[in-house]
Amino acid sequence: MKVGAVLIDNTTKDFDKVYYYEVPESLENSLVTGVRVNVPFGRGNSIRLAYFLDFVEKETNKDQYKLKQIINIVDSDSVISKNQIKLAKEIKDKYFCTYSQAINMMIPTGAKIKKEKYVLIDGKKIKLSTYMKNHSPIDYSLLTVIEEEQKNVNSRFVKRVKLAVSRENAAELIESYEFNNEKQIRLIELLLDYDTLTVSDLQNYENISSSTVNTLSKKGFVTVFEQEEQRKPLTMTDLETFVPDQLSYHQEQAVSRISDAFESDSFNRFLIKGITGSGKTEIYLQLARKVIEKGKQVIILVPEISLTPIMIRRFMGRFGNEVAVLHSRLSVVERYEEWKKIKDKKVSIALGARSCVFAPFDQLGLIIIDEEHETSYKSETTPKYSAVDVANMRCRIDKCVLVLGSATPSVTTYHLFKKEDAVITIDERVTKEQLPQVSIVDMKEEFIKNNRSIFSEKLQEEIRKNIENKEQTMLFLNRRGYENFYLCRDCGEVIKCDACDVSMTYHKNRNRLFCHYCGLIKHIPEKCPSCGESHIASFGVGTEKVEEQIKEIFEEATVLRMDLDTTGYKNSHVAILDQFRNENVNILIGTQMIAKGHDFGNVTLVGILAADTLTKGFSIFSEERAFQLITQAVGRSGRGEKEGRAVIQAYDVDNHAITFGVKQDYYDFYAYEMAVREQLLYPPFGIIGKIILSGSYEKDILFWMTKAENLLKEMHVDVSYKAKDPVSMINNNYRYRVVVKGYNSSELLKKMRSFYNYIYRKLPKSVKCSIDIDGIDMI
DNA sequence: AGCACGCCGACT
DNA sequence: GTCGGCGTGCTC
Repeated sequence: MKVGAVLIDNTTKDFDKVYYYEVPESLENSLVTGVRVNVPFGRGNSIRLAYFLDFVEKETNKDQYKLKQIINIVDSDSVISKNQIKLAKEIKDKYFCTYSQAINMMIPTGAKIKKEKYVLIDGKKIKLSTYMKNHSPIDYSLLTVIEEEQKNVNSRFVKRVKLAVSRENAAELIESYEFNNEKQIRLIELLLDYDTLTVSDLQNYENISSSTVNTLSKKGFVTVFEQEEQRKPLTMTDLETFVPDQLSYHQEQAVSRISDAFESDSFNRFLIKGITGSGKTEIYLQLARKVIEKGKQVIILVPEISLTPIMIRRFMGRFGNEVAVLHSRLSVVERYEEWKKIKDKKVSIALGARSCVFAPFDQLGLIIIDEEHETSYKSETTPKYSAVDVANMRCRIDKCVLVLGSATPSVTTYHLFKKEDAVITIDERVTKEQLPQVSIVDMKEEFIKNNRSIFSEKLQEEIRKNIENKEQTMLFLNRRGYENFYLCRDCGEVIKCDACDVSMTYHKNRNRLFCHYCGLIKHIPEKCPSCGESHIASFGVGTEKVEEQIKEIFEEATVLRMDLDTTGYKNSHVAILDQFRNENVNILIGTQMIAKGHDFGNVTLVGILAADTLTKGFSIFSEERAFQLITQAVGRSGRGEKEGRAVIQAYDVDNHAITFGVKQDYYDFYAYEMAVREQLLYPPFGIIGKIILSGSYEKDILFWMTKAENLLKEMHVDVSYKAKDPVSMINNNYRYRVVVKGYNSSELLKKMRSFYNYIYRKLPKSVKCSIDIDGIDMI
């Protein structure tokens, strides 16, 4: 019998390697790389799903094992290609995950249909698992295994929750009832706001598990029901023209240089460093067209789809039903359908966020990553991959072209591409627009002038001008809520979350304190929990307070606010933005999410409040991000006919991210940042790795921190930093980090792998270890 | 994750 | 002697 190599699905690290099985002759002809099979595994011969890799020569298995046999084949066609398996291997090696975790990124949940396996004995169906328990050595070749879908995973039904009591009762309930579970209160509050929510949204966005929902359902306060998922077809009504724009000279140059690289059918990469308004999108569109004409396919990544409607509109407008769109709000079924369209070559373009980099095209010609510097390309969950990095791996494997685009490329990327002479610079806007006039206000001086308001005199004056001229203003503050500190004036105690090491934020519209990490909600204490005095006051500024004060100062103005609290689940980003645009609302206040990629012709003033909150982050990349955000936010101003202005308010006005941001000077910022990083051996001069130990017993973690540190030192790894995480507790889990660095990325990775392999086996259940390779590194 | 093996104490 | 507690190690 022939022998085949497989990877077991859903394994822990221990079995994350190639296993060999005999292939019964009956299956031989239908086995191809990438189909899933069932195999008996372990002492109990439990049936496990596995990915078939390839046939191997028998000699490779002359060893002691007597091989077991593959039971049956699950798929009629392969679910992953050879190149995808190669990619999975690279991801596993770099991001410290298992094969199956990497492979599962490439297959949508909809394709992972749970099936129950039966054997036919005398025409009767017996569950395979039961049969195997009673007949220990089994000759699988004599069995007929059939599969039946267990549940209707393919159904379009989703679980939703709604209130089971009247709104008045619910409101009373959270005020008066001896409710002490904050999650339950939060759920009721959310339902008061949104009427109905899906159970999975609650889990994903609010950390409210289905058990909370069930508890409230048992108590009779909420009802869980199933509802058919509504299709949300993209309306083709306001799509842009199908006609390609006339290219500017610089655009033309970019397109022709990159498309030359298509001819070689080999790995090539480019960075388009183009300021906002330089027409990068049109370049992408024309490149995509050329690739499709060659019979190949294109992937386009955008930071977040709900925030980049322009890109979808233009691609759908130009290519229509050639495009599959993958975004985070798709249901399981919709995601599966899009995946299937790509797999079956019904489309040639896949447009989507981070995970779209795994779109299963097998003749890939081009991957485009717009706004390549965006942090949303980095995954927060295992595998903690960077989509930019994965795209790079993939283009190398698939021998195709990678195009990154950004007005403010990450310092590492810019350095890397410059070294390769692969940067295409476009520093002119396509239209006649001028870059906005930017001024900076030192808030220390405002304080001396006895201006205690959030807004400087300058900003107030400019806003007033805009209201008079019927032009629009965007105010940007990187902090939601009303006030972000609740503090006792007698003893200085700050009210913190019970489960996390962060101060709680006061939300005025709910009159509660919120933890922005775990979602815990508290009532406002009347007395200080520490000293018992009642002189508690709140400090700090959030978007909610900005909105309130703006309404006070400019009574006549129309104001909208856009942040996590106002967008929530209703996909209301688009609604708020449309309202801002169409009704010519005077002022839009918001967090990060208003700074990105929107194009409002009538916005002529952008105000950045508290720019200091951007620069004082936890990361070595804080300043880089601050610069990018300031540049981006400022770029929202003056996109139309009229000239734009921007006002930046800060205390630390000498910070280089702010001073270069004001000048809109990428190159000076880059030079400065590079000098700093060279000193500190930060990327691109070195590679940084972050090891996080977390768990609920602090002592255990401290013990293992020391062990880890010693081990790393024995391995001659440069431990640059060892401390509590900036947020040292989240959800009652203590978090400590060890930061390591090295000159040579492959060497450091190798050491980190053996460190992980060693410590993984020894760690007690109470301590979790996660490794994060930070900084995009594509060497 | 399971499951079996094996070494030790408690109990008929 | 025998039953079963769980610590350890293996899974093609």
